[in-house]
Amino acid sequence: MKNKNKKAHCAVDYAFQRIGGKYKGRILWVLRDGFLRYGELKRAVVGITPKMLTQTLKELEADELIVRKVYLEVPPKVEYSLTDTGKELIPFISQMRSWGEKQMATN
Amino acid sequence: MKNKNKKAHCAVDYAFQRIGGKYKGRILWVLRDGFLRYGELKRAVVGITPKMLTQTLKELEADELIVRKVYLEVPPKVEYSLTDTGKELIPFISQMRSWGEKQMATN
DNA sequence: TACTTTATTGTACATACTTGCTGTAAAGAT
DNA sequence: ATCTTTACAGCAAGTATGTACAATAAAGTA
Repeated sequence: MKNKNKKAHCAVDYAFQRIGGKYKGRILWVLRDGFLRYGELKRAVVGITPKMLTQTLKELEADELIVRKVYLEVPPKVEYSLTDTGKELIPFISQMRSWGEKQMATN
Repeated sequence: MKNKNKKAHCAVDYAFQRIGGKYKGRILWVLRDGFLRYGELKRAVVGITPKMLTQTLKELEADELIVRKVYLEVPPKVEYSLTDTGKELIPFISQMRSWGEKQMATN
C-alpha cells in the first residue's frame, strides 16, 4: 500500500490509500494511548511478522501518521507514537471497531 | 481482499478485512444515495476496470454489504444498493472522507 | 569467549491483487 | 443480416503484498 506516486480519485480513495493495508489500522489503534517500543508493538499486533511490522511502520512514518524516536542505547530502543494527524484517525478506527465487534457478535 | 477463510485477530482487523481493498470504500460511498446500475457505477467509480468492478461487487455482495437486483430484461439490467449493514458504514466512510479532504488540502 | 538482548535488514518465495484484452448472450433497431 | 446495448466472464501477465528464515551490531552478562 505505497502512497507515493499515487493519485487519489477522490477523498475516500485518498483516505483508504493512506490507512489501507493489512496492519495499518491495528498499529494505529494500539498506539492510541501513547508510546510503544518495537517489541511491544510486535506483541500487541498478534500475528505480524517482524518484517511486515518494520515495513508498515516505515510507511506510516513516511506518511506522517506516526513518529519514530530512537534512543542511542545498546541494545537499541525505539519508540513509536502517533502524530497529530494520526490521532485524528483514532475516532473513526474506533467507530469501525465498534461496527466490527457488533458484526462479529451477529454471526 | 478475500473475506472467507480469514480469521480476524480483533475487531479492527475484522473491519479492515471487510471494507479494505482498493475500491470497496468508493463503491459503498457512491451507493449511499440509492440504486445504481452496473454502468452507472462504472462511471461513478472513475478508473475502475469492468473486471475489478464485477469482482468487487461480488465480494461486497457475498459480504452482505450490498444487494444485487437483476431485472430479466434484454439488454440486461442489474441494480446495486446497500444493505442495512452496508448503510451502517456510511457515517464513518463519510468521516474518513472529511479527513481525506482536509489532508489533501493541507498538502 | 560465548551468549543474550533489541530492532532491524536481506533474500527467496508464495499468494493476492490489478490490469488489459477478447469474447458472449439476446432482443431491438437499421 | 448486421449492429448496438448491457453486464458481465476468461485468460495471460504484471505488480504488490506478505511469509519464512537467516543474519547483523554492539554492549552487558555468565
